Amino acid sequence: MYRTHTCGELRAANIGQTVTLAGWVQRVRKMGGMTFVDLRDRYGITQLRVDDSSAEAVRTTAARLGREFVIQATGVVEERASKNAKIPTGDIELNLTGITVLNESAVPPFTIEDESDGGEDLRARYRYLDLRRNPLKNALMLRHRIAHEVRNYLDGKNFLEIETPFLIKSTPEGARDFVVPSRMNPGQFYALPQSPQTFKQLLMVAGYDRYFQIVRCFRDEDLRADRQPEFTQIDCEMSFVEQEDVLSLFEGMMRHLFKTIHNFDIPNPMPRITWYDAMDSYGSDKPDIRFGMKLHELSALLQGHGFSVFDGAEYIGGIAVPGAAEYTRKQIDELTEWVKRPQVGAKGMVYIRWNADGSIKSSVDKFYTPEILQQAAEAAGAAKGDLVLILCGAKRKTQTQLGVLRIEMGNRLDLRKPFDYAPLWVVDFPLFEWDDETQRFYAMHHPFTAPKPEHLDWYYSNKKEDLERVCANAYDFVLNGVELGGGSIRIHEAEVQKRMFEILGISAEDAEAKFGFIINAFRFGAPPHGGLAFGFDRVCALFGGQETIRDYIAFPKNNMGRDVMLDAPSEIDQTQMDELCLASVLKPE
RNA sequence: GGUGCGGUAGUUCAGCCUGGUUAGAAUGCCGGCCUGUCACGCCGGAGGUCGCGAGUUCGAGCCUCGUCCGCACCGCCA
Repeated sequence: MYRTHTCGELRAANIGQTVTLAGWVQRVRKMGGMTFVDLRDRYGITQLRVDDSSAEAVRTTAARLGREFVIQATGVVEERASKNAKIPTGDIELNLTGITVLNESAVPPFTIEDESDGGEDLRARYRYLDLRRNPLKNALMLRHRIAHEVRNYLDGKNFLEIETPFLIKSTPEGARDFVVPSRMNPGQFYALPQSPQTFKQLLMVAGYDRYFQIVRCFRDEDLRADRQPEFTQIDCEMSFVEQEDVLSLFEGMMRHLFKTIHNFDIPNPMPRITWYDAMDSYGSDKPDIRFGMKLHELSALLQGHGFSVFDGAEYIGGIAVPGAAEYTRKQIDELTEWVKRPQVGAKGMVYIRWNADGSIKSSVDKFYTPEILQQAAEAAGAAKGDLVLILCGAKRKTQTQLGVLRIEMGNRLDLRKPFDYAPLWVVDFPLFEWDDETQRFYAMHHPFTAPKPEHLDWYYSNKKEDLERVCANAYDFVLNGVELGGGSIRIHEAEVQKRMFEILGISAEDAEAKFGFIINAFRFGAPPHGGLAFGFDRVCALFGGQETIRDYIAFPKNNMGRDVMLDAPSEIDQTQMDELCLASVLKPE
């Protein structure tokens, strides 16, 4: 037996017992005649003591210990002469009677401590060492607890966890697929799933009316701090449900998670906002509603006064920044430059400063009377002492820019606290998005999303403006400005599905080739159904108060999609290439 | 595909703007001292292709260009 206890469990109650621990040497403190060793495992740290009264063999072994050696230590639990209140085991220590080095360790390239001295790249290359550190250990423990609670909740609601295949068929819409060559079918390729979307719908056809899966998904797109090429979703689907059923059940799941993980009560019922209202009020389809500073349209007030930039604009909107009237001209100029960067893309910015003494100063004083400017400031939701920032241009584009500016001001004013949670549903999404460049419609959610029944006339219309206003029973779960999940009521009738492919410009032959299996399945009694999927990594990160998901994944990829520990991807042998009937066209230099 | 920031002891960084003797600090590592430490303390020591390549210059860690790598963001992510 390697150990009788873990390094995190011994307490004063164990004093007098002879125990054996095993773990890693965190640190050795040699005091001359006395040596302390901090022994670490997953559960905590226990102090070991060796002194002049210890056996000769114990003293010589203790003297040669280095960081991260793996040892087994036997001794008597004793009360410490000086206790350490900082750790749970701080009242006791082990007076060693035996010590065995199970394995030595090379000097680690960075310190295995909460505040490591290692840079990101280095820690990534030695991920297994980084994972020994508390911050990552706690992140993975949190991930486990959340997954466990998800399963608890859904199991209690009669959901079945069913696995779906990873080697599937490439689909035309959506993100770029990862592709896997088939040896037995030369020249042909599997694709890795971007989500189990079609499979979960087929499970509904098969009668498994409540399905879920915590499942890996793959997208061959560029990475971000919150985006990995392989990521995990909580994927769910239900039959015989309307939007309301799905929303309330998964609102319940999030409520359960907040309660069990953080003992936090989210609003009941959770706020809902339509996509149109979200765009008009927050300039985003994933609004952060922890703070105000809403967008207000000022077109009616500010047009027709001779300021040509405003008069020619489709939309003028402003946000009121609380207490910012004291901003200096230099600060406002800096903000103006900030919104003009390509990442935001505004042409310029107008401000109205409503000073605490009631006076008004703006960058467009020569076009407007102070009365009009004050009306505009009031319309933007400002009070005395506030600063109104105004952008103009095409409606949705300008709202998006104001939305980005709003988030930036929220950050600057420190209004976005990580452990303050404001979840909401965004509902009633448009079904389609027109793309000017390719001159065609794209599915805003995905091509299996059903149009709202009351919009079916528009759905079957051939006019662009009709199709543009078709809404879907689609919904996003948004938390603190992050889209954590989304879903929809699906199409369950072959005719409606065919029309969808037609609108998306997918020919009948193409639809048959790519999606024939699902169109065919719908001929055999598909129930009405709908569902959603949550980004599990993001859920974990948000519960952990972080924006980057990398720490919540045991072995993540770097910015370039590489695993720097494995050094993958890599070239493969010519024999492997031959077996797969692949030839390299690009000569790697 | 694009933009920004970064790359200097094992590690994290300073030095670069304003080029000039032997490139510093902290930490880690090695050795010595130390019986109540827990970020122990004290003394000593070793440790550098300044990412790589070209250019400018009498002279480049420092200036210029290219390139590779890392991070963040834009595009992209139904």
